[in-house]
Amino acid sequence: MKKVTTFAERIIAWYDLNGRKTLPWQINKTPYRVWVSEIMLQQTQVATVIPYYERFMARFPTVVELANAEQDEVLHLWTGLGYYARARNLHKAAQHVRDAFSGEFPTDFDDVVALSGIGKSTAGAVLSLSLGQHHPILDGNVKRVLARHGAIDGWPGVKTVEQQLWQLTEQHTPKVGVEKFNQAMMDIGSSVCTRSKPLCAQCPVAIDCKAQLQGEQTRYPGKKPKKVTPEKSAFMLVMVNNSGSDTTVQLMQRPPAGIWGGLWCFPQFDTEVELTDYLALHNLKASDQGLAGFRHTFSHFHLDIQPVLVELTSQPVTGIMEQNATLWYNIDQPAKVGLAAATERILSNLAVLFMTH
DNA sequence: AACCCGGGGCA
DNA sequence: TGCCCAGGGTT
Repeated sequence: MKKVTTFAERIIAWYDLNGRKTLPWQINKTPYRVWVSEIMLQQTQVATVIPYYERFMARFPTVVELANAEQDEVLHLWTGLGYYARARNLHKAAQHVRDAFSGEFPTDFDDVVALSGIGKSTAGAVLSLSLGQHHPILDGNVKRVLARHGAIDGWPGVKTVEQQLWQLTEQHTPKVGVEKFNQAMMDIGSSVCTRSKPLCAQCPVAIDCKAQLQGEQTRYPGKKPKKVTPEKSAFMLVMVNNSGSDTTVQLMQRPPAGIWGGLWCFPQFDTEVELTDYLALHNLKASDQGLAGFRHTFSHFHLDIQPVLVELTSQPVTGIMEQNATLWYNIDQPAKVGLAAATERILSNLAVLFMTH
């Protein structure tokens, strides 16, 4: 009598036939290269990550080169990816690797999980994918596969649900072939067991998937309870010095914590009154030229942004916003700093407005 | 417009 | 220890 194939055996067989094996971070696999990819992939899909990853690794081929870089340049290469705290954590962790581990990425799980921005799942992914160490992982894709296969009720944000999923991933993760298994689970989650229209015909574990047997695949994993997204508004002061041959604008660095932490943005005011008071105090006058307002949406609130243009005839010797670091950003020769998406959007509108021929 | 996300940080 | 937060892209 033949033995029943295990969950892991079917997953690994799928990987051998269908798994992705030539992504940039799957070639010349080192803990450092896998780590950077895992952090980027936490927030963004593979296709978007690839060009960011290539640029990042070309500039920072080793963890020490990353550690030695200016934070501004790290954020610059992260611009547009979002979740800038992750770039700051990556940079901080690289410095820790440089200083506490002589620049060699640690291979002990406890040392890895202690690094900023690395938790249980990411540590397991880095050490299993790059070194074949035996650790279970539980990212969003794996959660979806396991929640469906086991028909686990409830939103994974709930502690007990997450614990059940960890238990399942620990049970299924094989001693041998763990790197194939973990990679395959992520691949299946992103390409087969998709959020809205899963391709169960292609799934190696559909045969005993409880959600599929119920015909209720999309019921799992349970949804996050939703709440109304508040609306906020802001005015952004766009001071342009167009008097020389180049166009420069004043940007201000955000505080390290909170929204757009460490990124360079236009000076921001919560109300129009605050902005006009500020202009009056500094003897500035808003331009008649309007700039289009727009809505920038985060997961937890909407931000309606109204840029206000001020055209200067000369560049002040010192920055106007005293409490924060300021920068006269040259539109034609941009500095290598991190920019929020909203800042980039205003900058691209300005480039059209001040187009030179 | 809803949904997604691993981990940091604070109550 | 349990919540709230981050910031874009995809669907």
